[in-house]
Amino acid sequence: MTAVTEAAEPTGPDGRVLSARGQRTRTRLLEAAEEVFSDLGYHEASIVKITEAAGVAQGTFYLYFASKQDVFEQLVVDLNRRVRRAMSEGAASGGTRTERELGGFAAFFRFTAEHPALYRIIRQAEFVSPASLQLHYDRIAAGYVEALQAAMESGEVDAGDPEVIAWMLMGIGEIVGMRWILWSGHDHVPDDVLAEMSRFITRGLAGPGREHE
Amino acid sequence: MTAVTEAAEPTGPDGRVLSARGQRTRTRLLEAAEEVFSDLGYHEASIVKITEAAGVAQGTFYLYFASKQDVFEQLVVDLNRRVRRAMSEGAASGGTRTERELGGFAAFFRFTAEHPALYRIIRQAEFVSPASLQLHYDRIAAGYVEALQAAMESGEVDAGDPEVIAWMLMGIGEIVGMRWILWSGHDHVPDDVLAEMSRFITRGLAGPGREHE
Amino acid sequence: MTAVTEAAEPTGPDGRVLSARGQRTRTRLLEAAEEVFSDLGYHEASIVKITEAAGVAQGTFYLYFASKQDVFEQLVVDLNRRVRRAMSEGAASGGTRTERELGGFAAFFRFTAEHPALYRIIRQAEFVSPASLQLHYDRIAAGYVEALQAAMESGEVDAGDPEVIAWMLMGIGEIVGMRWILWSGHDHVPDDVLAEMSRFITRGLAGPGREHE
Amino acid sequence: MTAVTEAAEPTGPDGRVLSARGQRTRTRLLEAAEEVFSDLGYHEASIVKITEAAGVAQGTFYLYFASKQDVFEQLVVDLNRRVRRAMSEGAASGGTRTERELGGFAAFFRFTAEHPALYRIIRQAEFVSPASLQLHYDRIAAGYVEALQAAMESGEVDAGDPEVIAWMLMGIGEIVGMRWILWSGHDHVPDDVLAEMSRFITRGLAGPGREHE
DNA sequence: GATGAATGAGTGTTCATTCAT
DNA sequence: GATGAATGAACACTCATTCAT
Repeated sequence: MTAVTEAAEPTGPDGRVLSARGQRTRTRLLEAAEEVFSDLGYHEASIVKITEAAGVAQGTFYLYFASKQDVFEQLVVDLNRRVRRAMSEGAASGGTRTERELGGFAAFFRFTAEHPALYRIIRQAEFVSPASLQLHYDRIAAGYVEALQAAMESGEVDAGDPEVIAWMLMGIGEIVGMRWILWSGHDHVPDDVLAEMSRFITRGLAGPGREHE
Repeated sequence: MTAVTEAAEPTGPDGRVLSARGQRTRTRLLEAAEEVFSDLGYHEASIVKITEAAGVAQGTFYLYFASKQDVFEQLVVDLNRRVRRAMSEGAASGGTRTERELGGFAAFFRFTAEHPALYRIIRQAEFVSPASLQLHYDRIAAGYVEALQAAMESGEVDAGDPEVIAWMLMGIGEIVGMRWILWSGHDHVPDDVLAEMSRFITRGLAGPGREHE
Repeated sequence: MTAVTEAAEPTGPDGRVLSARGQRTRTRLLEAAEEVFSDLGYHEASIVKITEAAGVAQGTFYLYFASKQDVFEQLVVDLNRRVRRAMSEGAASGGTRTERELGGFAAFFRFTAEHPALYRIIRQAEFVSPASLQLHYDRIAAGYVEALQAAMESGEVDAGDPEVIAWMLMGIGEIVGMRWILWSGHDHVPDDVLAEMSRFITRGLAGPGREHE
Repeated sequence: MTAVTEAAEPTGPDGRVLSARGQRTRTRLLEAAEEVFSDLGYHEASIVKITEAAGVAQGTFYLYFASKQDVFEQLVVDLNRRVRRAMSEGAASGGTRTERELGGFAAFFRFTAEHPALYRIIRQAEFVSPASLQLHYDRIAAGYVEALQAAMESGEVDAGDPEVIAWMLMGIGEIVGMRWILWSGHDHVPDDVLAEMSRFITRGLAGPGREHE
């Protein structure tokens, strides 16, 4: 997982560093935004709804975010950081490659179940903030790439273009999370689906002891 | 690929069958909607922009569609039907399983390049019309399932849950199309990416002549 | 009751006399208009709804009426003629003044129950067609005035300004019809209410055998 | 005349109590609405016209009223409260029953001349807000009923159904106000009309020193 | 730091009316 | 005589954003 450095000191839209009280208000707003965006989508969400959910006045919003699009982007960055942390922690616990692989997916699915906002918000980003959309996928892909390169070097995985494989794995995770978590309303992907995924991916990546062209 | 038959006779929102002139106007509006939605997204698109693009008056729109959401849904159905037809035609030409598989993907990517609206519109459907969103994916998945079942019966593909595999293939197609067509602005996926995809999927599905657990 | 002569030959908006078929269509439209205006009020009513109720196409409407306001006015004239005929017939049957008086009111209430459109439409006329509104009341008042003058001459009713008395009687009829027919949904005014009305009016008009200032 | 107590604290549509500034704006809007509704009627009136007349922006309207219908209803309540206060004050000054009676009517006619909106708005209420319409009449009738009951107990007026009599008096007031104030454009009902009204009502109610059945 | 009243451009939708067929 | 597709002006209402307090 790459160590992308993100703004450590949260600031207001004018760049001023926030007081302790200010940080609390900002966090309340960001949490409210996650909830409202997740429930209603970007366009149905309104600043009033967000500020009401956060328990502050309308004007207060603009003390912390430059615009509606600005919260959206900060939220994407925030969710992206958290999902990547969850995935790398999930993967870290495993011993064999397969265990790590499954650990990462499982963590991703867990995060999806707990933060449906991730999906729901990202899908809107296409028109709201294309840059955020790409950044989000690029960063997750980078995590896969890094892991794949290590696995290829150690021979656990057959050589190949890690970039392409990374995106395919991400595509699989995305659609399975959508189909078996978001749509079904469950908080985890059924075991047999996970098993099928695992079998497909393991074969696809091949590795030691296998003969292939 | 299943031949799902949909409403042959296009009607107005009141259910009345359209005259020849009416059909022409409806088509102009639908094409304009595809363009405008694709360029601006659902929310930035407006009825005025659509009717201007179609060269008709605002009121005319409501002779053919009950609401903005209605065109959206009809458009999703329309694009869905066309992409499935393209995919099944692309697959039909192939001889071996691999050829058919690649043919289907290639057709999908070609359609994506020609109709970016498909992606851009579908991603908005989450909040605009969740039902349309599911319908779209379900129908495409159904096509994969059908093909997979046939391949499993003939032994070309190892037994497994065709539903899960179908969705994984769809996820791969989706994300590769997004990454290597929409974002790159190219009209086709580079050959080496296709090759990597093919290798990964072929192995993942396994089949005759392979030894596996 | 004065014999106000109204257009005998119904014509189209261009003044052309109607064929037999045309007359039938016009009548269907007028009846549809009465129903729709009565149910929805002038503004909620639309030409489409009227033509649908009449079973003709939209354009046909303008073959018989110059505008929406035009049907409205023709309808007021029509209802006014009918209610006055009903009232004078109701009054004609009575022998004594009181009987005739009650007969007229009873007929008015009956008409109200059968044609709620009368009330509902008239009340909208204030802004739609003030002239129609005045015409309606003036014509009904004229009927009362005529009857009162005759009764004054014969000594059945004390002398007084028949114009003022006519309007008061009309006001009583109006509000009682509204309160005890329209609002209650009954098809007749309860007997005790009628009795109280009768007592009040009889005294108010006074007449032979009474001493007054 | 009953002292019906209504909401003392004016609130916005969300129920929040208004600041001093807010109250001023609300009043400006309500006055503008009275004027515009009165001039143009409910349907021809538009929010733009009202806000322009009030000198505020369109959006401001919705800070104080939930909808066009909402202002309408609040205006009816407001006018109703004011006309009843005027009537009870007009009646309070009189000594004998007849004086009080005439005082009440005179006050009603004065209010009518000053606030034509009362009539013009109420007549539209039939379809805009039937509940407001009934409330308006019911409350005024209640005032008459109370006065009549007192007069009956003291023997000034013959026993009878006060409800029915109240509505008849209201009907008389309504139509006379319409005919001799609104339509004539005068600011008062001519004395001879008032005298005729008085004579008719006095007899109708009868009372001491009269012989009747 | 926080408030919330005010703004005004912008949207989806309706509907009386016209006119080529 | 009848049709119904097309028009386009008009309207109620929303909401991101500003700013005086």
